[in-house]
Amino acid sequence: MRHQGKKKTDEKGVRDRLLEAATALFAKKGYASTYVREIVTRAGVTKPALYYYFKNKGAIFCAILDSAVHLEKTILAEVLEMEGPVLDSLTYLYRRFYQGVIEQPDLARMINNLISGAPQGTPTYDLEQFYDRMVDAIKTIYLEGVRKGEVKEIDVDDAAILFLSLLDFCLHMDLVDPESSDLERPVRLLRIAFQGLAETGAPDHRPQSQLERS
Amino acid sequence: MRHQGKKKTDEKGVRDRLLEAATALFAKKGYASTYVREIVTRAGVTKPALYYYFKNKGAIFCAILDSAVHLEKTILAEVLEMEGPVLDSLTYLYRRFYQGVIEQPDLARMINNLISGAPQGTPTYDLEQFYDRMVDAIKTIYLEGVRKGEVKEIDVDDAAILFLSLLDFCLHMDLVDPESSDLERPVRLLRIAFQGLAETGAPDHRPQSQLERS
DNA sequence: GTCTATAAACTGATAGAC
DNA sequence: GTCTATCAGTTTATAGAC
Repeated sequence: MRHQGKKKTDEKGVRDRLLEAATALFAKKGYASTYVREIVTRAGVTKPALYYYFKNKGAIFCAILDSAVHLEKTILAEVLEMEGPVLDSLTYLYRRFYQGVIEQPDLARMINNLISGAPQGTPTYDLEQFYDRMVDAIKTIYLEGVRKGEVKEIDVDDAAILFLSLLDFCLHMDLVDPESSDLERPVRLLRIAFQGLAETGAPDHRPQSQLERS
Repeated sequence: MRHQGKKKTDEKGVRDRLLEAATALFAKKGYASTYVREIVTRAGVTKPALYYYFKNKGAIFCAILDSAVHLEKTILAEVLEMEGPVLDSLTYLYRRFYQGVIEQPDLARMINNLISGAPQGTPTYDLEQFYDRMVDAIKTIYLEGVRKGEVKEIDVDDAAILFLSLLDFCLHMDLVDPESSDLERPVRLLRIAFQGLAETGAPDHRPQSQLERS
């Protein structure tokens, strides 16, 4: 039973307005603190309209997440098609996600809050898949780089977590404080991680102080 | 009006039991989805007992965060007193926070959820101070390392964000999945960031291909 | 200090008219 | 398809007995 796209006198569609309103409110206040009344008010409709398009509050929540899953899959497929150096692929991955955040900030904020925050009475939804897909994609990219001799052959899980932590934290910073947004920050950090922070290229100063150089 | 420590027949103190119960529930379900009834049930008391010790639900929330602020300040002061290489200080910082997470997992989870997640009807509380204090401490440590010629003189904000993102992400992973906890992961990632990922010690392959070496 | 009982307000969801 | 009106279930918080 699909109800959209078949009507005559619809400017934008009540269903889409409901999804937009719910996304913005879930992103801003969280699931539990967003009341159905607020959603319908923001969408400019009344309560039964929501229950006409969605079974309940949880269904609209899941519908939003489904669209996010679709978006992530699209971006990752796009990135994995790329050929070229690891640094280029990862840079493109960063930029592409930043673009998604700019285009749909509320959706990005909502996902970010859900992955990082506490489950607050939300319907059960496999959120870990967002993380898993990202890790898998990054691992694939990194392993290709190892094969081509571009990057060190370290534990690929460590490498993936390193990259993902940079992207995740930068995205989070942007969502918390969009004013001081810095789209190039993740790319800079990525380059720093590639080149290393230590002043010398020599083995690091081990905390355990095994005096290998004495 | 302090009510604790003056009574005779108290094993552990009702107030402390309430704080413990509230912390665990806020951490697990978030603020909005944790009901006063659940808190008092878990603490083994009744509702008016909570309202005797705390003005309202928000007051117990703030009391918990105040204790977290105190804990963070203690840890950071301890770390900043250290002398020695940057890598050692940062490693100690990581280990010290991990120790805090192990000793008070519920508190750690609650803070993490609050900083990362959506505000869900919580009382207004300056959460950014947690982040700011960490960044300041890391910047201090890094600048000292620059002065001593241990680390590269990159933008100190970038450096701080890099370190903080690693710690934050690892802590988050541990909180999400304590089973596969890996206490040495942040230390490994830290060392990787110091040494760099690129296979050669030479300048990286810039995507912009500014051929500086030609 | 801690309880029982209850007030007062708000929530998600629905019935039925149009 | 969209509205008005309303229900049943919960919530925070308090009054008053012990």
